[in-house]
Amino acid sequence: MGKEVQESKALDGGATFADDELVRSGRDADVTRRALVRAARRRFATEGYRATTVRHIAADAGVNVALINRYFGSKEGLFEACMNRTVDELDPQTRARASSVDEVIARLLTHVVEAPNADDPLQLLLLLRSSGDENADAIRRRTLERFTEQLAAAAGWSADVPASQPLLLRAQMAIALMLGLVMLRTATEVQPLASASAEQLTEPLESVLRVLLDTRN
Amino acid sequence: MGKEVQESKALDGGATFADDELVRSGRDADVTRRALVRAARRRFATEGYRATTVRHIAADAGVNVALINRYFGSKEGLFEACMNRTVDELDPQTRARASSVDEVIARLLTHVVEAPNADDPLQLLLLLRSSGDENADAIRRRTLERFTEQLAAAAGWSADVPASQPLLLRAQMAIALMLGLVMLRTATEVQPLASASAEQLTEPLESVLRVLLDTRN
DNA sequence: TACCCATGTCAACAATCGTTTACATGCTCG
DNA sequence: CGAGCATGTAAACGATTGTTGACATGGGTA
Repeated sequence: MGKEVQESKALDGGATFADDELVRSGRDADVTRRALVRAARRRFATEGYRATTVRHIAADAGVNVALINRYFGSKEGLFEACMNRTVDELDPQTRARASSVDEVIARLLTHVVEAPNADDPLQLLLLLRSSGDENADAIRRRTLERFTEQLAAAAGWSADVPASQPLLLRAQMAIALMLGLVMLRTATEVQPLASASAEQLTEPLESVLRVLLDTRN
Repeated sequence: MGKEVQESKALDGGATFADDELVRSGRDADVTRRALVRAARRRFATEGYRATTVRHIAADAGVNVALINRYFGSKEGLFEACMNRTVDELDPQTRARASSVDEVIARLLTHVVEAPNADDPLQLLLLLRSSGDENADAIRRRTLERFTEQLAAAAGWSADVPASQPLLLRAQMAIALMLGLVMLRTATEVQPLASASAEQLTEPLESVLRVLLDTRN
């Protein structure tokens, strides 16, 4: 497939993405691919892998169904692409060394409840949605474990504590809390959690995360 | 030439839940119904609603597929039956008035990590699995909210504090933590959380739940 | 211009899903 | 015993799924 062409289209974004439609003016494979990935991520995250159909994804993206197989090989290929993009967007944020546990916690809360971008919490949900495919599931599992290690490392660094087994477990509990929270808020939409404001959630979450991740107590 | 417990044939390569006990000796509608519900709950909880097929459930239960529609009307009817049974088993435990917050926490941990019955954690997962049907989903949502209120009440009682909005949110965070935990342990099977022992998990979980639910601090 | 390949469209495929229908079998009771 | 209902079995149906191949079209290039 040709690849040298227009990479700089909407990647860096000043773009503030007005993207409801993401005007696919002409025929542009890259734009089509991105539109598909974005529509797919929303569907996969909110409805799960099996429940979302390729025809729905294509309709959301305003694209012909056959193009999914052309550009991603299969539905599972599209799912893998979605997860890889999630990893790419998640990794730099977690790799950046934090100066304190509070900063790590603040970053977590930013992703989960404060939601600068409406799709940010959904990215995390992808890590819970199984595709049933062993390959994609392995990626998913490994991503979660890497995420754990980075979170534990960030927490341990600030106290100069080696990432021990208990610390890994505590980091994974923090992730479990975040994932369960997003799940209940966006997928199940249980009240009053779903309609709670960020201010109502930050204070209790902060104290809980501090108990889990702060090794100084 | 009774078929006794017929093994689930290799419908897919994956692990199948052979229903070991509960031998359906003769033709007994009640036994059949129970076998179906139990097999269905395991499948629904671990693989989600859409991903589980009625043929898999029937094979697990050692029962003909058509009996699902005979006894439960439809796949969704079976799902509702599963959830109702979960509610019935969950309700008395949460209704029982606790003498202290620690007792409430101990009960939660019993359900989630100590697992006297291997299916206990899976029951909770059912509350996260959407069927896509609006009716079943409403039941699910309402069950979660009732569960929240009872948990908040149990926590508030011990300190004679009225169940306020923040307390409800904190109770729901505790539920989110539990659900995420079970999800990562049983469905995603992420390490080291999945193979962690109950002793490794109880101590951090206790302190976290105390921060969330104990109104005395 | 005329070609050519990337891109997109359309229709149909095979597989699988939930469900239904018709039939077989066993238990209960007159 | 044997009629009758409850229970279980087998096969097929229609709908939907992911996927594919043949065909249309646009835009850049020789």
